[in-house]
Amino acid sequence: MTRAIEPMLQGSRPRVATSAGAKNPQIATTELDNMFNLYSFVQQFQPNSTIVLHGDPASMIYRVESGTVRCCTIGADGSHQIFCFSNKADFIGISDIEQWHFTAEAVDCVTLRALPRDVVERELKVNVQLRYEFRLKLVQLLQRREEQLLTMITKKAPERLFRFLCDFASARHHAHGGAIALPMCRRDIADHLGLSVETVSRAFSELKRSGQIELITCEKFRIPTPPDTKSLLMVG
Amino acid sequence: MTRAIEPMLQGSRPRVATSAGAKNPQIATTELDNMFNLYSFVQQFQPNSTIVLHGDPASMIYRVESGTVRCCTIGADGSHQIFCFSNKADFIGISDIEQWHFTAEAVDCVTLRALPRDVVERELKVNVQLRYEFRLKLVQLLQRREEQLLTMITKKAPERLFRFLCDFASARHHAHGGAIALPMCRRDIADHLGLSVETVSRAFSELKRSGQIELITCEKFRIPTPPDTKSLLMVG
DNA sequence: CGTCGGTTTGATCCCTGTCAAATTAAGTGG
DNA sequence: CCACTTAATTTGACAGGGATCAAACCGACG
Repeated sequence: MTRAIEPMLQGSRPRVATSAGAKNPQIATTELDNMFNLYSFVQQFQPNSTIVLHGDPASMIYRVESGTVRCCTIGADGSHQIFCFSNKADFIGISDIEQWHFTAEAVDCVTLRALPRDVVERELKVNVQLRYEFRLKLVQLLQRREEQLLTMITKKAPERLFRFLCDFASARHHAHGGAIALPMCRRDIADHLGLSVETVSRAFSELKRSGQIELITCEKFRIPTPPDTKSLLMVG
Repeated sequence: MTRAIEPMLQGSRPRVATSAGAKNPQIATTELDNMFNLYSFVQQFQPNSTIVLHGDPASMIYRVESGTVRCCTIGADGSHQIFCFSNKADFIGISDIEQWHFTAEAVDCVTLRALPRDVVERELKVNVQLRYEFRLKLVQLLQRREEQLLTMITKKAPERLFRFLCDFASARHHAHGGAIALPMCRRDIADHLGLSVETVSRAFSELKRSGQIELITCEKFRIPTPPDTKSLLMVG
């Protein structure tokens, strides 16, 4: 199959559509997205199934179509450290060469599109735009980790959780005010934020108590639109 | 000056020496090192002087020749978060495009070699090997941050410090047993490990007490060779 | 309706941050 | 060379946040 799509790539190399940048203008994901749209195949994963395993040959690059994936390393004692949750439109495998440097597991029912890595690698050799996208994504990934490092050190549990919830909401393209369902359990959130389950739960309670979030059920929350100066003026 | 060295690059593109891999065999830094050896110029920095400033145009790539550099972000309140200390042979600027995404400051007297970025960028367009080196370094940088994230969360102060000291020792190419001088102050170490100065100091005392390190002076330490099975057998 | 896993809440302990003081180191000027 | 100043490091006391252990609560499911 790799062989089948390779010659097609040579000719096409679309430089036209810069469509994806609607809500994230500075990121042009066109080339890689185009390759996925044209040459990838669909794969389904059940909740908690393993998608890629740390150390295995990284023969594919994935794009999340639906569902949520947790990317983590698993310690010798079985403890998880979740670096990120990947949602719709996120790529998995940008940061790996030859081998997977982490494990990816399905949080809920996950649909992925898979693109053979050697196809991407071959295209990288001839496509300047794709190379730039790759590099940009890698750099952004690094900067994200550095931000995480910073919040881990400086912020307390409730704020860490609040930021995570806001990030997750915006990753799901939810405006403030809409109810959002969390696909992952408290344990996953704890492993992502570097906390214990109990502390995560307490942080939820704290955020609820202080009115920063509303908890409809244990896995559905809402971030109430903060009353800004304008709406306050309109009320008064 | 950029203009002056550009045509030279076109012709040369040395692919010969794979010399640098003596103690780090899997990393071939040949291409980038060659560019530095051939086309960079030397710059000196006094202790605590700013080398690059977060947000400024990243017009250079640097290689540390001597001294130690701290790479950090500085919060609005003036707090530093030091992501890494760069020592001899380390590069600065691999992870940046257009702008610096961090601030770099000289810890002690620092000698750098500077290479104009546009020269590197131009060479990247035509040099496959250099591209691979860049990508590999970026990926390794990312993996290092993820390791840091993990130790920050799971390890307590004394072990964090111990790992840092071991890493620093090996970065300085010191075998176990030799005395090593720390160029940076306690404040810097604290900002790197996400601790307070006092806790760092206590961690030093703790490591000294437990015999994991020897403190000759406050800035000179030694990691005693742990008695392995062999030497134990020889004694007994 | 009972079981089981996930979530919440409670009680306690330990690590680390903070404030404060003591000690050491490094200059500086006489 | 010594007295004095000043910064850096170390140590002490205390309080707060989070981990841990334990129990209660809740929801899904057979």
